[in-house]
Amino acid sequence: MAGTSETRTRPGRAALLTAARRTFSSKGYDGASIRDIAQEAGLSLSALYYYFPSKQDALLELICSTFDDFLGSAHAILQESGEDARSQLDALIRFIVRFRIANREGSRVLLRETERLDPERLEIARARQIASNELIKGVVLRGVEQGHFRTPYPEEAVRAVVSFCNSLPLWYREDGRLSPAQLEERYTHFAFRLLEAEPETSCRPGAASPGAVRT
Amino acid sequence: MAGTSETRTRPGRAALLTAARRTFSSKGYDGASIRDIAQEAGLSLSALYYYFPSKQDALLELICSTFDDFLGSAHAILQESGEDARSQLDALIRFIVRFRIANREGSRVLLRETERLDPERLEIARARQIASNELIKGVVLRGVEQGHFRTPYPEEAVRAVVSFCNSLPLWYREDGRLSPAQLEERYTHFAFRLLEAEPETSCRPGAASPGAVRT
Amino acid sequence: MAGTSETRTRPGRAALLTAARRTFSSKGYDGASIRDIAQEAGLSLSALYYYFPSKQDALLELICSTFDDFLGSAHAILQESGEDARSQLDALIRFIVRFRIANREGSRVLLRETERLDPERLEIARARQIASNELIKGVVLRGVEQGHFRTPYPEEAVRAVVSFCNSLPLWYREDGRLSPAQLEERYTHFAFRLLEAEPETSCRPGAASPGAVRT
Amino acid sequence: MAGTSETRTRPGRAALLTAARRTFSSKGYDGASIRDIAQEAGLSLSALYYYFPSKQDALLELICSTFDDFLGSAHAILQESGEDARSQLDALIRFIVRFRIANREGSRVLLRETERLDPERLEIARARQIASNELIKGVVLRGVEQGHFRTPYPEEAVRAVVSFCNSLPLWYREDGRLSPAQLEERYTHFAFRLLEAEPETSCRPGAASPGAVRT
DNA sequence: TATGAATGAGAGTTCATTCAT
DNA sequence: TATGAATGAACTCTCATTCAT
Repeated sequence: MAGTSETRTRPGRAALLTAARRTFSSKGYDGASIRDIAQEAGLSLSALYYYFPSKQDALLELICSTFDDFLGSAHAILQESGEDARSQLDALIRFIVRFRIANREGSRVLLRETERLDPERLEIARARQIASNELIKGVVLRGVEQGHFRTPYPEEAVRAVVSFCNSLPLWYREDGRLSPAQLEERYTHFAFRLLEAEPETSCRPGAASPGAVRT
Repeated sequence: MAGTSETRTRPGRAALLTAARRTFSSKGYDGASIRDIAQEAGLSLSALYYYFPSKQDALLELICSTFDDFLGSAHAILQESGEDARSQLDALIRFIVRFRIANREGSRVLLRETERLDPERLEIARARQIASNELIKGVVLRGVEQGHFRTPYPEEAVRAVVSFCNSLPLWYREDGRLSPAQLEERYTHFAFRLLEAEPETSCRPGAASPGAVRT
Repeated sequence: MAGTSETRTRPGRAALLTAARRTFSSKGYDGASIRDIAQEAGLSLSALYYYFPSKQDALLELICSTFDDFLGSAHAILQESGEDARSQLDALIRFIVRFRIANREGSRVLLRETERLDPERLEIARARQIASNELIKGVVLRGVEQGHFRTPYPEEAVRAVVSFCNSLPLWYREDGRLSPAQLEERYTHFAFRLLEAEPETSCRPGAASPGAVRT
Repeated sequence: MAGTSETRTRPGRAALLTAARRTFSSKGYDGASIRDIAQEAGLSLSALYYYFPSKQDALLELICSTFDDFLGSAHAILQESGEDARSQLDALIRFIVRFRIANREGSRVLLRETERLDPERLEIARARQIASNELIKGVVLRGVEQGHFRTPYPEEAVRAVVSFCNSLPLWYREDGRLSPAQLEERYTHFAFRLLEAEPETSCRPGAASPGAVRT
């Protein structure tokens, strides 16, 4: 949703964001120069300053828009997946896996370069980071309350689950051994095991939802 | 014991390595300037170039020595922990947790800045990275063969376990809620759950070994 | 006329080249810093890097453009000076003297700093150096074949003649005892003596052509 | 003479001078670093400062000792070669050719790097440079007075002769086409032609003096 | 007679950024 | 909607030099 009209009306801006995403992702924020980005976008050096006040602002925009895409879709998915924390977790993990794979570069930037924001901008991004974490934490804690997840360490378990999901953009390759759908399968499996979901109903009944990533 | 004699005989070099570790860890390789490092070490800018041919070489030394410390201790620990893959995994996870906590900054550099090495140096570090990954993979796969770990996805499970262990240096704080010993406990617990260790003997019988980190 | 449009359209670049010429000429390539050059040009340090990829490239440009000016004019002059090797040599020596005096700084750079070019760039400059040497060698050898120059050592004689012509930029001063026209006279005289031009017609009939240097 | 006892008693100093000569000759004074020289000499960086107060002083020593070798031998040769300016010139040119070939590197440094000396030291070297120039100028002017050299431009002719002799170290190679003895022959020939020595006795009667260079 | 350790100054180069057009 | 020209600050790295040993 985000950026649609913008993409149509301001192709330069979109090209720069895409270029910044790719460049920050591969070289890191500090290792990527404005020149690198402009060249990747096929624009001039000064073009970036027409669309963004500064390099920091480009990074902030990138991070926030990625967070917003993530949060928007995640909320929608949770609302569609019923009351049971197990089905919610199932849907959520599957979405995270899809998102981290489809938005690999954006996720890398978000996960590794957020701390390069200056304090003022960091605060803005941090709010979304927290919202994002609370989302999954909420689901798990509800599942624990409901008695569906029996792990004795819910807080740390959440962190562990999030950790292995977030490691996806660091190693995933399109030409790899496993398809996104297979990875969805495995990562939900791992999450349920780690949270010690109750055996009989632990595995979500339905099949994998290999649908396109919601963005 | 690595670096003992060096620390005594070449204090400048050791100070620089410590400063580089701290600075690379907090600012990233590209965000850390030689001046930052020298200042942190209390030496002049040029001192770094007396001991290291280049910034890249300082990074490589840092990464390799951290890998070597890790690998050296990990091998020793595996040899001391019997034949059973379960006790080996228990010892290994506990060691990794201790190591990632005790060598938080070195681990951050190793985990996040290795890819900043130029191709030639990257190859040198990559060899250790592979050795390190094979170590834990070996234990898990043996456990699967022995029938102790029943996960249907051993390869990906290893990655997941490694991922959540490696996330420790990203958030751990000395003034945090949990002690290293408690974290050892939780992370081994998670690992065994995720690998679906057989129930009756799954949890290692003995208590946590809160001993100092072996390095 | 080289550089006219460039001079008009890119005054910064022209100012930098002039400054580089003067600075390399007086301090040598290695003794001249980028800061020296920029200051001489009245521009900032970084301006040089807007117009030239590197200090080496500025040197290369300087050397090649001087060579090209020299070769362009020299060819034109040879074509205007008839078939007789004696009149050709006369015109050529007179031109060289004028050129070395008028382009004193460029010539100093070309003659003394070419060997500071890195191998790759050296090759580019060397091609022009060879062309330049072949030009005068051709005239002399033709004169020897025609029987006009009777030196028993034509090859070395060429080198000697070129040597004393090229020494001009090392000592010539505008406030010196001799005018460029007088120097033309003497150096052609020397060249004809050294090559042992046949007596009766040895001295070129016409008067010295004190015209401006062709460039 | 020079350096004999010194060479025996202070091998480090001699090694450094040789290394400095070679390095300054190939890279130029400003292009040669103290490290380059020390490495070439197989000594440590600081060794140079044990023997020489500074890089400038090493250059001065090199230039002066080369000048002194040259002047000492040249004076001796002039005294042995009779009263006739022609035989004196013959002997002198032959010596210069031999010296420039045998002391190729020292000559290159002397001829091209003297101007890198700071004002104070430049004065010291300049005195020898002038003495050196006066030497050959004296011979030529005497020859002109005696009526043996009939060039109408004695002053400039001297410069021309010196120029082509001094160009020797710039191109001479041991594996070249011509032997030192042959070059002696040609360069004296050129000098006599250029100075317009009287025909009948112009060529020095005796054979070439193939003796080793006097140093 | 030499060297290892260290440094301040300065090298070439790149940086993010500005501004007139 | 963009860009070419330019810059000050900072970068990595090398320099000549010093000094305790």
